[in-house]
Amino acid sequence: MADLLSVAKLAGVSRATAARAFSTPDLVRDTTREKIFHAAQQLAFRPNKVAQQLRLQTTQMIGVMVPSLDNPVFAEQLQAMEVAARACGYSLIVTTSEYDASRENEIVEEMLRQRVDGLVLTVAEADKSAVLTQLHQETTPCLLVYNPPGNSGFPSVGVDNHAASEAATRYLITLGHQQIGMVAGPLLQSDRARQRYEGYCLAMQAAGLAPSPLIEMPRHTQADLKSLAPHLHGDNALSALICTNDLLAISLIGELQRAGLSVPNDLSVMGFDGIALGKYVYPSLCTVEQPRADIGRAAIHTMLNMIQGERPVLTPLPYVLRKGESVGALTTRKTPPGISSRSVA
Amino acid sequence: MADLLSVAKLAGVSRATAARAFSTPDLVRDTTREKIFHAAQQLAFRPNKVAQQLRLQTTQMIGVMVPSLDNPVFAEQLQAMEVAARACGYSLIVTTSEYDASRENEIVEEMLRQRVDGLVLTVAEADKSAVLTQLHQETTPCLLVYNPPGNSGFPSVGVDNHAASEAATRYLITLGHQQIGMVAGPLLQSDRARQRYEGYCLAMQAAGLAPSPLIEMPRHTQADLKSLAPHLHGDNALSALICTNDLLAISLIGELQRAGLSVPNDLSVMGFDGIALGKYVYPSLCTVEQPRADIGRAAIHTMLNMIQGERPVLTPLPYVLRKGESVGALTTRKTPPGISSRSVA
DNA sequence: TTGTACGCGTTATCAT
DNA sequence: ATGATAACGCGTACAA
Repeated sequence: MADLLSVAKLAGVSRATAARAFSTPDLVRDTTREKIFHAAQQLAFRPNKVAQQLRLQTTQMIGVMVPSLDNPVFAEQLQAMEVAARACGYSLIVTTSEYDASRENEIVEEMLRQRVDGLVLTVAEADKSAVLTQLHQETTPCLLVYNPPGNSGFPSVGVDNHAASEAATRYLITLGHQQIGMVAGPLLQSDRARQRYEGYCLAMQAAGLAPSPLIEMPRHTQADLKSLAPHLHGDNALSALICTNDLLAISLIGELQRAGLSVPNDLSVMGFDGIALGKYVYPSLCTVEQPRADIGRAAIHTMLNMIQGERPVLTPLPYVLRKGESVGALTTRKTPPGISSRSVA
Repeated sequence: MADLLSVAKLAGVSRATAARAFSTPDLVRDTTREKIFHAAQQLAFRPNKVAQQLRLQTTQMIGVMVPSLDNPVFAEQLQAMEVAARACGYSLIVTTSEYDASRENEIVEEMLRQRVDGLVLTVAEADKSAVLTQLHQETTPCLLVYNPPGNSGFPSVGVDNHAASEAATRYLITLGHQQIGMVAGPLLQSDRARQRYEGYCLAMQAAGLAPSPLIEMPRHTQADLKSLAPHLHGDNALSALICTNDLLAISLIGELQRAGLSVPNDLSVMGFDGIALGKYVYPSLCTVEQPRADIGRAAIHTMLNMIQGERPVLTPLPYVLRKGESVGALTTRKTPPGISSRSVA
């Protein structure tokens, strides 16, 4: 591919003049600039960003790491980040960690070698992340997304999971529910999920209710009725559930309906995240909506500020309690049909 | 950040030797190599990829452009691409075009300046894409994803939309449906959507049935009952629908249920794409599943071959007709309740 | 206004 | 086995 030197030669000027025609056009006479542009066009010249990056010691690239793109939460956030970054002249290097610590390490190392101007990461657990502690040695600015700003020492953009979860729980209590459970993926995998459980417990206790132990699903984004069935009958049968993410909630609602139960008549189900699709399913998903696009944009703009050397000042973004058909007021009801241990076996 | 020269000095060797210690370790004596590694560690040396890229004239980066990440089809494909690329030592620069032609241009130009080793694109319409015709002038290999391999002149990985749509239609016909309609976003926006409509028409005609005109929704991924209501009663009331994508289908099913209709009893609804969530909603989505992960992986591996200079040989990937609860056999029924033009107004 | 010359951090060729 | 040196393509301080 043609380089500046060949353009300069064709235009009959020195390489420096050709370079100036592009970087500082007003420093070169109109006529010669035209000559240069013309030559560039003829040779299909295209500035080499790699050389620019080396010379200017900045890549205008931001390294992004999310756990997975199979979860629309991250995909929707990334979508907003990409648009925002591009609007500011930045490109995104996108990687997925799959919640794997060793992968997280490799990815960050790779990005640092690539000399990205900044890192925007979502890690499994910010407080006990080897990557993050190691990153403190580096000068490359780093920003977390979704991870609660605990003692990781890095700024973070996201909502207050604690408060959001409390609000969700209180909402269900307001509707008369007393037997409320929380459903999560395996092992309370992420720090967000843990905070959400804590918020739930606090809200329950504040209302004089007993929090139930966490109900763990075998998979992070797919519900399984078997794990749930024991909690749906008997004296302490739950009348409402909060799921730690929307995919879990939607698939749970599907499973319940498939088992002949009605949501919300037999059981109210609430989600967490606010993915777009939740508005369109039936029953529509009642959920705590995180402003995913706002989060993505805020992450980019904050990161750009950090790159400029500013110290970020971050206040949690506002969550929205999105009402939906999957949650209803508590109604007295008999033991629901079709949910005996036999029918779900 | 420390560079090779400072490492060399600290280790008491020349820059060349230091470089060799990393690139060709066996060409340097064990003891000196140790010295060099030690020095590198002390200085927290980290190879500069930008310099390598300039020197080696290869970035090990692939430029990826998808229409949007808000649609799980692309997100799920990208997820697979990222994993596959990373496994081969490549990074991904990810961009979203939002189906905007001018954005497509800017993005591709930007990526070429970045000297990506290859481009993997999904454009709105491969046949009439300004970007693609211009790309023929370039030497950077380019591969399409999802776009049918028409006369764009570029290889493409994806399923045979035509055949897949025919198969879907035939499936409905097999179940006894005769009044089958197809629902799409506005303007038959993408070449895929058009092919799917053509496939539907062909299958209908082959069965001696009359294809219905396309039913257009105001938005690409969100259904609207008003546009549909006219087709649901009267002599030619439809008994089955095929949507051009899964999001449309899922939201349509939601709307129908909300209007008091039963899917599939009153109306069978079929999707297209096979996003993961479709399996978990109720009724589960009957759809034509594109192997999104396979497509993503195949795209990367094909691209790597193209970068090696090989000419790609591409056969369409197999689609799978995923059965689901949203489609049932035709049953005689009266005009469904609650769908009069009044009730949806 | 334009040209000369250096450096960004590597790899690779040629000597030694 | 190691060292000196020339690229890779560009931006810019300095000189003219």
